[in-house]
Amino acid sequence: MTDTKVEEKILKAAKKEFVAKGRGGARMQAIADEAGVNKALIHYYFRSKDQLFQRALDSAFSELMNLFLLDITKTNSFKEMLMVLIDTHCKFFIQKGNILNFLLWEIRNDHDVVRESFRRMFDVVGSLVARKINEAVKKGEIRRIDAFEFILNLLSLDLFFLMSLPVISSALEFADEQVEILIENRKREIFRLLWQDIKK
Amino acid sequence: MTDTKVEEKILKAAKKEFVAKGRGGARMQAIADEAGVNKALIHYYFRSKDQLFQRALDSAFSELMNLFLLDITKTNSFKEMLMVLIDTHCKFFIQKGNILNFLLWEIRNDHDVVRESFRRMFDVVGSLVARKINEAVKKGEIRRIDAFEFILNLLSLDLFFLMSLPVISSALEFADEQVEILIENRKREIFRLLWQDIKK
DNA sequence: AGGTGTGTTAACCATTTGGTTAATCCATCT
DNA sequence: AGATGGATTAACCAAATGGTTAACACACCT
Repeated sequence: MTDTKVEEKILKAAKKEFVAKGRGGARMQAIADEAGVNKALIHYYFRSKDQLFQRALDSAFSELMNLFLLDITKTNSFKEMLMVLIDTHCKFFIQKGNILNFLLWEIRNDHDVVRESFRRMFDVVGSLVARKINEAVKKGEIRRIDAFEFILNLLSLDLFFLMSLPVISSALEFADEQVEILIENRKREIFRLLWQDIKK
Repeated sequence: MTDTKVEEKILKAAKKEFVAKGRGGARMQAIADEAGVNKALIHYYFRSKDQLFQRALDSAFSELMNLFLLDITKTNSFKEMLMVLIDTHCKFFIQKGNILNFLLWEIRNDHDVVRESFRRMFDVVGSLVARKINEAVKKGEIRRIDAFEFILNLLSLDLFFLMSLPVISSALEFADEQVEILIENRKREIFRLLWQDIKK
């Protein structure tokens, strides 16, 4: 861990700081401290805050992309795939904190930066799910549905909940165990809603 | 418009700047310029950036609250209410831009600030919708459902879509008219999904 | 007219912050 | 051993930025 390449250590620290504080709120000094290096070293490797941010953004975006591209080809049925997807999304975002809030917040102004990546992700995920849908339709497992709307339904239900989870559990003053129950219930409800809609 | 109270003008400008740039990215000078007053005047009315931010946050939060508390008692059926809700949410967020992104982003760290307001909102909206649900169940219009999960389903589907709309339409390079079609389709799909789930 | 107090401004200040520089460390090569 | 060059650091710099101050404008009161 400690002998990882310095550049990586900095990038990791940067991601943490940027996700926590945002582009404007992040401090180069804080990143240096977190990485355990001198501030000048950051500029040695990444020239400027802007470029470091760009790299951090790209990296965060890649993580998200990998999540959505996770190997769902292994699953045997559409039903199983749906369950796995919901479960994976939850696990990922509970662990990765508000990376999604961060992306949605920072991209909102100049989405130009990630437009291409985003588009490619949309294409890949879209066609992958579309294929899965077609297979399931042919097998008579589900009714014919629109891939785009389905993905949007799934992501909306999954991600919005996870994004607002900190706020919800804080407002309702839930203890940790209650939060876990909340999540489990929510996962079941999301699956139920989506599945009963498409199953044949 | 131009003869509105200076304090209001500043607050309005502040909200605009904060929502656009975030707490850290917002500049007092930019707020002053937008409001057409001297920077010192901001401090005269609001003491510090922190207090101004607090006021702006409160105000933004109130707007949101009013949206969710909008008079749905007028609607005659649960079905109609659902349609009105979806429609209103869309109209609001398309107009108000990324106020939701802003809130979800800024609150994420210290939700203490708005915890109480949030809780009250949850209570009020929750009980209001719960009553509506009970009525509709008694009338045999819908099946018995859990108010909390239902609200979460509705808000997830509505709000996540609207939050990511700029990114989506940018990534897919949609023209304005295509975006409108997208929204209309989405509204119909959200209503369909929710309604077919609960109607009796 | 003269005083009074709120509203408003230009100029200024202190601090923060991204970024630079020149020196130093240290592994590798000859 | 000494040269070479990348990696690392302390000290420093300039610009940006939140905040203050002291003067000024101006309505209102007597």
